[in-house]
Amino acid sequence: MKLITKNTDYAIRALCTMAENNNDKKISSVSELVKELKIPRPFLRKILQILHKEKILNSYKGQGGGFSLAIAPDKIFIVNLIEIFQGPLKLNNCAFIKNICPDVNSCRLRRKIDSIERHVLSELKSTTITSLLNGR
Amino acid sequence: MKLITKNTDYAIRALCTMAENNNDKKISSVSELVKELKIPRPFLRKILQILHKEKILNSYKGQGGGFSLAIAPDKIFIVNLIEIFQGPLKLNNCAFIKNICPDVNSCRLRRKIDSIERHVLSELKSTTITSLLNGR
DNA sequence: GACAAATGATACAAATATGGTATCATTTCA
DNA sequence: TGAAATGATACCATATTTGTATCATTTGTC
Repeated sequence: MKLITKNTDYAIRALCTMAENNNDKKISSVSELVKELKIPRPFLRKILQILHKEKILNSYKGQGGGFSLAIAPDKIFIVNLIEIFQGPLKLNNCAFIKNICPDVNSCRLRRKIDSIERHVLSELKSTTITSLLNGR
Repeated sequence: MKLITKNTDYAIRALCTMAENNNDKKISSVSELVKELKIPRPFLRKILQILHKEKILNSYKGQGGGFSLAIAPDKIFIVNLIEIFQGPLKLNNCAFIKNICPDVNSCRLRRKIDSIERHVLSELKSTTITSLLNGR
C-alpha cells in the first residue's frame, strides 16, 4: 500500500529543489534537475510537463529554457500533487455502499474508513512544499 | 489510491456476515455466502481458503461442510486482514530516505508521512469485525 | 461402496496501475 | 541556420489486482 507513488514523489522533490533555488525566480532545466535529483530524465520531463499543464510551473522553450515555479511554494499543497498524479484521494472505495450492503446508511466499513480518510486528507492539506523544506 | 483492496473488502464482508450468523457456531458454505454477498464464487473461495490458512476460519470438507469463525469477531482486527491480503502496511516508501536525499536524518517528506501512517495504523488496529458490526 | 457436495491446492488469465522510454514537432536564443 | 530546450504523444515492461479453471481430496448420505 502506497500513499505516495514515484511520480508524486519525484514531483515533490523537483518542486522542493526549485523552491530552494528560487531566490531570483531562477529557471531550472530538466538537465539541471536530473543532475541534482538522479531521476530518469524522460520520466522527469513528463512529470514537469504535467506540472506545467496544471499551472504549477511556468515553462520556457528554446535555448536557456526550462521551468520555474508559477506558484509560491507555500501555496503548493501536497494533497494537490497526489491528486494530480494519483487521481482523487479516496482511500475507501467501499463496496458496502454500492447497494450491495443491506443498510446503506449505516454501512459498516464506511464510517471508520471515512474518519481515517478525513484525517489523512486534513494532514496532507496542511502540508506544502515550504513546510516540507522547513521540516514540519 | 486505495487503502483497502477488493479481496480485503470481501474478506471483511464475509467475516461480518459469518459473525452475525454465529449464534450457534454455524458453518457457512461458499454457496450461502455467495448468495448473500454477491461476490464472484471462485474469488470468494480463494479468499476463504486464505483465511483458513491464516487460522481465522475453521474449514469443514464434505457434504454440509464450509467455514466457521476460528476466532471471536472482537479479536479479528482489520489491520491484520489488510496485512494478509495486501502485505505489510507501509504507507511510506519515501524515496528521500534512500540516500538520494542529501540529509537522511532530517528527511523532508518522511516525518509528515510517518505521522500520518501512525495515525492510520492506530485506527486500523483498534477496529475489529465486532466494532464494524456495531457501527463504531 | 458409490456418489454428491463440499473444500484444498494450484496454475492460469484479464484488466489496470505504475514506472518508465522513444520520437517527432515546435519554439527560441545565439 | 542550428543547437538547445520544451510540447505532445505513442509506446512498452512490470507488478498488482481481480479474478477463472481444474483436478485432487475429504466426508456425509443413500
